[in-house]
Amino acid sequence: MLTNLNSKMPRLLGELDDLSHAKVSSGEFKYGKGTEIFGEAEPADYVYQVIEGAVRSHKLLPDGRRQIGAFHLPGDIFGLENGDFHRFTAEAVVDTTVRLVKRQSLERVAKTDPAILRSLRTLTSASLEHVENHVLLLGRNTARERVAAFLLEMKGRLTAAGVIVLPMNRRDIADYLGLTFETVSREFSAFHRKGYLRFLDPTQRQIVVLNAAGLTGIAQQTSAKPE
Amino acid sequence: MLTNLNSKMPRLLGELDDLSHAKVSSGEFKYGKGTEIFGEAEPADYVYQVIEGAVRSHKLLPDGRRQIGAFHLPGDIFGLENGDFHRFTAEAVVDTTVRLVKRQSLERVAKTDPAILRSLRTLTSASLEHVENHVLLLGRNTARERVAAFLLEMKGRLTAAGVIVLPMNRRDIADYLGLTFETVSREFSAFHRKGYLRFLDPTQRQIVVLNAAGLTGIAQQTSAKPE
DNA sequence: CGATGACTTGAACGCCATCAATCGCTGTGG
DNA sequence: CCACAGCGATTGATGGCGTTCAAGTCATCG
Repeated sequence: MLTNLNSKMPRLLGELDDLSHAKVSSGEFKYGKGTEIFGEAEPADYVYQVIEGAVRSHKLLPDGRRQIGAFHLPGDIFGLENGDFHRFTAEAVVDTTVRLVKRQSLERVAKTDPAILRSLRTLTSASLEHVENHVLLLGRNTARERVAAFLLEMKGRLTAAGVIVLPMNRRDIADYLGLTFETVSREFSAFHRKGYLRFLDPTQRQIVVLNAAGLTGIAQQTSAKPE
Repeated sequence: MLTNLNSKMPRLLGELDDLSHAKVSSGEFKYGKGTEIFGEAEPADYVYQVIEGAVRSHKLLPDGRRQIGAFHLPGDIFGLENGDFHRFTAEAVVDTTVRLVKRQSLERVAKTDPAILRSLRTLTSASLEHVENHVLLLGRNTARERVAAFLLEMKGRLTAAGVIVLPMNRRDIADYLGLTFETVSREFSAFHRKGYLRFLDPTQRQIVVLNAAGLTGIAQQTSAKPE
C-alpha cells in the first residue's frame, strides 16, 4: 500500500510539540494556495510539519513535465533531508499552516535525546518506504490500479466521518500517479459507475468509499495494510 | 541523472575495508547466478558490499510483475536499511562475491566513530536520492528517455576501458525501467542505428557509447551529472 | 452575466505491450 | 563431433491502454 505515514507510530508530533515549548527554535507560518515553501536544491535549513492544509512535493523535467513524490497532510513532517539540500520543491496545495523548526536545533537536541533520534530515523524510514512503494506503483501498475491505490491511501490518511475530502485537484493526482488528469477522471468515473464510490459535492472532491474491498482487489499492491 | 552511487565520495569502501581487519565481524560470501541473497520483509541483520559481480533489488506484485529498484555493482553497498527489515529481495545477477558485515557490529562501531556514522548517512542519502530520481523517470519519462538514462547511468558506473559490459539481460533492464524487454531491445537498436552506440559482442552486452551528448540530450533528466 | 477554473466525457491517435517468428550462441548428450 | 534444445536477443505485426485534442457542464466570482 502507498505508505500511510499517518498511522505510523511515533509521528514525532508529540516530540515536535514538546520541542515547540522547549529548547528548539520553532514557529508557525502560513502559505497561500499554490505558493512555494522551499525549492529543489535549496539548503535544507528547516523541517516542516503540516498543521492545517496540504502540501505537495514535486520534481520537474526541463520541459515542464511534473512528478509529485508525495502529499503531506496535517500531522505529516516534510522537508527532513538526510543530506544538506532539498531534492523536491514543496508547495501549498491549499492555504496551509505549517510549523517549522530549525534543522540545526533539531539535530542538536537529537544528540542528547535518543527518543528524538529514533523518531527522526523512523520518519526517514517511512518516507523511504513510501517512495520505494511508489516506484513499484509507477513502474508496474496500470492506471486503474494506481487510482485505486491512491483512493485507498487517501482513505487511510484523511478520512473524517467516513468521507475523504481531497485537497488536491485532478491534475495533482495525475502528476502523483504518472497519468494525465483525464485518465484520473475517467477512472474515478469508472469506480463510481461500479458503485465503489459516492461523490458528495459537485466538484467530486468529497468521496465516500462504498466498497473498499473492491478497491483493494484492484490495487494489487505487495504490502497489505491492516485496517 | 540516475544516481551514480559509484562516483559519490565516501563510499564506505575504505571504512568497510578497515572494519574487515578490525572490530567488526565481517566475511565474504559467494552467490551463484540467480540466487537470492535476502528476501523482502526478512530481518535486516547484515549489510552487504559487492566485491565482484552484480546484484539486483526488486519487488514483486502478487501476479508476478516485477520492479527492480536498483542494481548493485562492485563497490556498492546494499541491504543497509533504516528500519529492521529488508524491503526488497536481492538476487545475484551473475555469480557474485559479496562482503557482509553484521549490522549490529556496524552500528556499535558507528556510535564511537563519527566518520563511519557520516558514511552511513551519506549512503542512505544517496540511495534515497537514487530512488527519488527513479520515481521521476518511471512516472514521467518515455521509453526512449528511460533507456538513454539507463545507458548513461551504466556508462558512469561500470565503464572499463571505454566499454560498458552489462551483467544483466534485457529483461532485468526492462524491469528496472518499467518497460518490456522488447521495447528495451528496440530502443537499443534505435540508438545503434543512429550511431550513438556500438556493440562489441554478439549478445550486445558490451557497448561503446559513441555519442554521449546525444544520449544526454534525450535523457531529459533534472539533475545534470558532471562527467 | 460573462469569464474562469475544475471536472467529465467523447473521438482519434500513438506509444508501448503483446504475440510470434527467427537468429545466433552455448552447452549437453548420443 | 554433431544434433538439438534452450536461452538471450532482435525484429515484425497487431492491438490496446492511456494520451491528446476537443467539446461541454457546472460552480464560483468578478
